[in-house]
Amino acid sequence: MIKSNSTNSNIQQIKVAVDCIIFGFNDNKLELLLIKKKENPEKGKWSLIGGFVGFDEDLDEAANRILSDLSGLQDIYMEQIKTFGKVDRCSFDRIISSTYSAMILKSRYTEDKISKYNAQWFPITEVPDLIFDHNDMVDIAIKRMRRRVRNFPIAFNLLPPKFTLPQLQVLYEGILDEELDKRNFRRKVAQMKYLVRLDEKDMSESRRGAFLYRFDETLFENEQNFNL
Amino acid sequence: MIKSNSTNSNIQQIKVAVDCIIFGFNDNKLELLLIKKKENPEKGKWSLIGGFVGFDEDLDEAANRILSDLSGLQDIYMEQIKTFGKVDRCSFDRIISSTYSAMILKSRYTEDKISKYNAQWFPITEVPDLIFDHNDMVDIAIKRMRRRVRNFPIAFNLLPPKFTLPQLQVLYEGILDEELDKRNFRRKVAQMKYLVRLDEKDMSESRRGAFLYRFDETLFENEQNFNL
DNA sequence: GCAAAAGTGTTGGATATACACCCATGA
DNA sequence: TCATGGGTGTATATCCAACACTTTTGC
Repeated sequence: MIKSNSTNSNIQQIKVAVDCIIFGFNDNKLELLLIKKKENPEKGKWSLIGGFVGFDEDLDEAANRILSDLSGLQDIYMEQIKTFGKVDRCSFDRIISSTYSAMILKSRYTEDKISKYNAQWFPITEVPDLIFDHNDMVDIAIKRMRRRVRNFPIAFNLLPPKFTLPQLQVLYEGILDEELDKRNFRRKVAQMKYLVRLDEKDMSESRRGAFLYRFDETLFENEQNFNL
Repeated sequence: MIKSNSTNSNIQQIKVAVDCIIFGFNDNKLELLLIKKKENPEKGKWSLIGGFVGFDEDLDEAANRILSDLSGLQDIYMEQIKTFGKVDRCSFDRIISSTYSAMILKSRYTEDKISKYNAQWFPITEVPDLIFDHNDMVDIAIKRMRRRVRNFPIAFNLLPPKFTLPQLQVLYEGILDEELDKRNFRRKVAQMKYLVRLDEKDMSESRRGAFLYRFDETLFENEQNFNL
């Protein structure tokens, strides 16, 4: 609802920002992309990847632009997590920030972007002290991402179009940081009819070879059951 | 992350608002509190209860202030739902809006506030066309609230401190808009050790009387299992 | 004694978990 | 032939849904 804004003579305006929590999957573990601030305020501290929302830019667009600018990645499944709006969350200015989260494959991240922005990956078990309330943001995003990755097929972006079940399982074990029983895992996968087995094997990981699967978008429309 | 804002000479600023989605329980059904806009823009249309966030006000505080201003209710369990930030969500200004949702007992809502603000309750099955993207906000909030009410004890605010199981069941049936099996319902309740039966009956609804229960906060800390 | 609401158990199906061996292949 | 990773089935416990009758009491 919009109040009459004729009396809107506030000189001090709240600024609107976005912070991106980018998880990178690497070496069977999750890492978090951070940048080191080159300038004041908070020079030298680590920070999430963020920026202000443009006046002519959707909030979602802003998140995608920032992700894209810093990683070169596009069409990544990205999701709004929560908006942080405490007055004192940032000591020198009034900024509310909406957090967005994405998971990417670290190996797809172009190295030149990293150096350009002074960015660095950290294992999520070793996140340093971050500016403002960014540590809170990360904690919430991790919990939420782990919950969602069990109930929605959001991790398939991290695999090639054709993937094997061992690949899929390793991915999930890495994301969730827990071991999964192979047979139970495969039984669940078998119930998802939109994961279709091809008549083709990946021979690169074993002598026997593992069947390749693909995620069928159309079949998924019909029956969206997913839980791992 | 905060970019250097030395070049921050934007004259056009994004405004930050909050919209409250207030569900009222009445006559065993959920209703939604809306207000009719007395002024342009969108004069005469129905709208959620909302307003701008003060410069010196936490986002959460703003939501509570607005709820409190319009309902007199305080200490209501309120939860951030999502932030809406499309450029064109409001045709005449650039406003992002965080939605917050609460459930209250309609009977506790003071009538004078309603008339003062031109507010009115609508059954959630008969929500009229609202301004901007407010219908989307409502749809998302209803889904989320129903999901959460099953997994967290957020509905106990709607009951007196001492309540009977028939009361609790009627409440849940109303919120979820589905009938629940009495025996299954009571078995689940029995597992929640923090719902403690008192040696006291409510005789107002039946000749036999129904045992009163209370929600024990301390016991809930230990064992938070909840699902109905 | 009867109307009206409160209260109570059991069964069958589905789902989740735990667990160990054979298979196919290239070297 | 053997080392390596891929693949398979069963038994148990747990959870969930469906279902109908007895109890208490004021009138």
